[in-house]
Amino acid sequence: MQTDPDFSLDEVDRQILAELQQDGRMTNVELARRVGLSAPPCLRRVRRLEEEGIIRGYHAELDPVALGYEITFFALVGLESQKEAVLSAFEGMVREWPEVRECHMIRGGGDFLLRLVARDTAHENALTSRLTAAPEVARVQTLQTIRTAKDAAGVPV
Amino acid sequence: MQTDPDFSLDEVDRQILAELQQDGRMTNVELARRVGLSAPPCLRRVRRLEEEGIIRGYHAELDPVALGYEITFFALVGLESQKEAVLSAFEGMVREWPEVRECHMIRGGGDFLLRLVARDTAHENALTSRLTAAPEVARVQTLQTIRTAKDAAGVPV
DNA sequence: GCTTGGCGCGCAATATCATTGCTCGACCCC
DNA sequence: GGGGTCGAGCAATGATATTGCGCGCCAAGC
Repeated sequence: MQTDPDFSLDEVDRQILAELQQDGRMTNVELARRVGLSAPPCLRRVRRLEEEGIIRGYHAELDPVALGYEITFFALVGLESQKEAVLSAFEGMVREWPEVRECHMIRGGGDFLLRLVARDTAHENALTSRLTAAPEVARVQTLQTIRTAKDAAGVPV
Repeated sequence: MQTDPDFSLDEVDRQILAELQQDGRMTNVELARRVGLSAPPCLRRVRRLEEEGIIRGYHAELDPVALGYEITFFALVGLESQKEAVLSAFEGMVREWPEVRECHMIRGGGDFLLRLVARDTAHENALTSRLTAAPEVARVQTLQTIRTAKDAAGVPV
């Protein structure tokens, strides 16, 4: 039961998670040094955390601007129906759009919060239009990000 | 000029970025194999991408539920003022709250979109109350996440 | 109280990987 | 053509990951 709230995570495990959340490419030797263990048991703990699904993966964090994405914005999308088929169809559609990075259903259905990236304002407008024009979409409210004060990945450990 | 849109990123660089965004702990040997290079030039490219800030870091992705955070939600917060001092004060405050994982200013000031985590609904309510009670906060609208159809980190490569 | 297991650590050995210096070929500008 | 630059590959070295094994610690049973 990998989603069992903690209970089996001791202090060392939490420290390992905190370190790897902060720097996922740290060598096992360095990680072991920081948590006060020798390398082998440290690696075994990391493997266990991976196998239990507590560590889901490792990702490089890239600079969006360097890759040509100047704009990050959010969109609140309201659908005309709360029928499951409609909701799934919408989710399936945005799943295929590479510019849509996150799609969360909110308030019990019929509404979605999306996070998107765009190369420029023209691209952003095009994406908004595409959303508005999509079947069953009733409302689109875009939330342009002006500045980001905090962007911590993951969860506090 | 690390934020210069691409131009200096060739096809191999992009492939490296895509692979590392997907699996940030891949060994350099494996990465080199996938992009069709030998290990040394591959490593040199990765180092260059790191030094130029195109790769900002590496992070483990953790299961929030396993760490005791059952709930992820968003909050739209409106302030009573758009004065820079007020905006900064609000940002400084939420920066200190571990449960606030992201804080984006939207629509030119006075409004913020936050992403938060909470252990349970009681915790969530407490956080919402704390937000509402904070100085200069005029409105708080919470957007409860019912289900997440897509949660891709980073940007398309 | 001693024995018996289970559990998790550290040690040591080996395979794998990261990292450096060097050489070579391709391309460009003269 | 003749430097010059750039980036790749090779080879050698140092670090790291990974495995097997033995030991000590704690807890349950006799």
